[in-house]
Amino acid sequence: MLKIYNSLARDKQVFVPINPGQVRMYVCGMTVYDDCHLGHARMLLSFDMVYRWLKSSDYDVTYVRNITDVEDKIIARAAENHETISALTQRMVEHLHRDTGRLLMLPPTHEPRATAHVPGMVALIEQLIAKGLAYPAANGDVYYAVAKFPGYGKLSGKSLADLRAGERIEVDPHKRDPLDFVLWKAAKPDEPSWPSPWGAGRPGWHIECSVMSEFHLGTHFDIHGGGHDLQFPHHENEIAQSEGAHGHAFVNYWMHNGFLRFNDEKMSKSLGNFFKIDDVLKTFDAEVVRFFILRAHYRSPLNYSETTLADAKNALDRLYTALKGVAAPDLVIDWNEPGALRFRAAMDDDFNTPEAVAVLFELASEANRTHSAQTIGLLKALGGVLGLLQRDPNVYLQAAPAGDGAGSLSAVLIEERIAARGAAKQAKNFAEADSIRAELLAAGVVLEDTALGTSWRRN
RNA sequence: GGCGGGGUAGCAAAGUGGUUAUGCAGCGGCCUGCAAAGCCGUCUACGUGGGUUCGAUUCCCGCCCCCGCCUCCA
Repeated sequence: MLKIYNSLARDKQVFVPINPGQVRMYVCGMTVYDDCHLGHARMLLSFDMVYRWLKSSDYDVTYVRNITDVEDKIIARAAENHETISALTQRMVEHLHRDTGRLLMLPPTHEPRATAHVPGMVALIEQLIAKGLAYPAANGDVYYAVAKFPGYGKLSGKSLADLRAGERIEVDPHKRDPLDFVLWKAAKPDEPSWPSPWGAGRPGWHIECSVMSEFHLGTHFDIHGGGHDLQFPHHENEIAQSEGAHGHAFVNYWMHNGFLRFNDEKMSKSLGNFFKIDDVLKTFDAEVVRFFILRAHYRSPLNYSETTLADAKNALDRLYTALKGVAAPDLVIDWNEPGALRFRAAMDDDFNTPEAVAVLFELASEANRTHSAQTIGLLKALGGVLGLLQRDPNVYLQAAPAGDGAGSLSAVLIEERIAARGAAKQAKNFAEADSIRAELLAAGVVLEDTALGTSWRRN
């Protein structure tokens, strides 16, 4: 029985899908004006993990993750780069797919782009105006009248009074209430625009998610996810738009992942303390990065550093080393088997991946003790549920260092040196054998003498 | 100021009213020509002051510290 921490209820709740056996899930994806950083990776990986677990739990899952391809920052960046908006967004979408692919994420069922749904947004705004929840202003903008929507603040636990007290922005004179947010922005020169009943313009940010989720999932669906920073105002505004327009519940379970931090601060563009996925992958194996993120709980803060990532690498090495002993049979997981049972209980408890990973380590210990093909098969299969441990162990352990691998010894050369060392050992010339081993170690290659001969891995 | 999330052993990170989390690192042993890997054993814990309780890291209250949202942000 799956329990999910629902931000709306501020509590773990038993997950009951609207339609039995079926889950409809929407996640706020990327605004494509720059490469993804590790904080984005955490969000993307968290919901990839959720998607995988729901599928493993035999749900028929429709997973929608949008792409925001029209927005202030995109316009500004394109101008800065002296390129067209579509050239910029197309390139960034390619980078997004490159990065998610490397991090072993499954593609979402649908990946709608905002620019393809503008007419739907115009239609939704018209509905909101008709219901008296939105109003066009003299400047050509259209605003949402926050005070007209009774439930405003229910997701983020804020009241209108609190929000007004915390007011930090200068009031736009076109807004009736300072808290009103923009649904439609009047066109400015040299900016992309679409026709609308209020004149040429472009959509505000929040409206796209209400429209794209409805397009693919309907007006009432199961799970909506995103980074914690989207809880307010973005998700609050989505609720106001969708529930305001349709008059019924929008989303049953709201999920928010915790931040990735660097030096105990949120990693973000505005703070400038971010590491791009592409750059991190020049130093660390992508599966190590995936494992690093999955071994923390998705809602907890997670600190990134060279040390914590290196730690994750050593830990993943142990798992793959356990897999190396015996060929893992491909097996169908028997969820009544004790290890699988514990794994499932952990995942069903609000996706407790640290606990699930602990089960993996216990299986690894058991496999090291017993060399049971069954245990090794289970370890690999459960790892697969998290998108881990699917490579051939030797391919993982002997992989050239992440990045271009420049300066690393080739496998052929390593094998030659191992043969030379073997000959020296035969001749009881241990000084020579040890010197070859030391030479390889200095090049990042560790030798392991086993009953079956000498094997090697990179450290 | 309002709202929310945290402070767990050297580091990372789960969890629990009483019984080993887990990983990395350390120490001792086994194995090994010596190592590595593995196995066995082992040392460091629950921010702080009270309260409830037979018993609290785990529940309640106060305090300290950190982080986030309240403005674009995953």
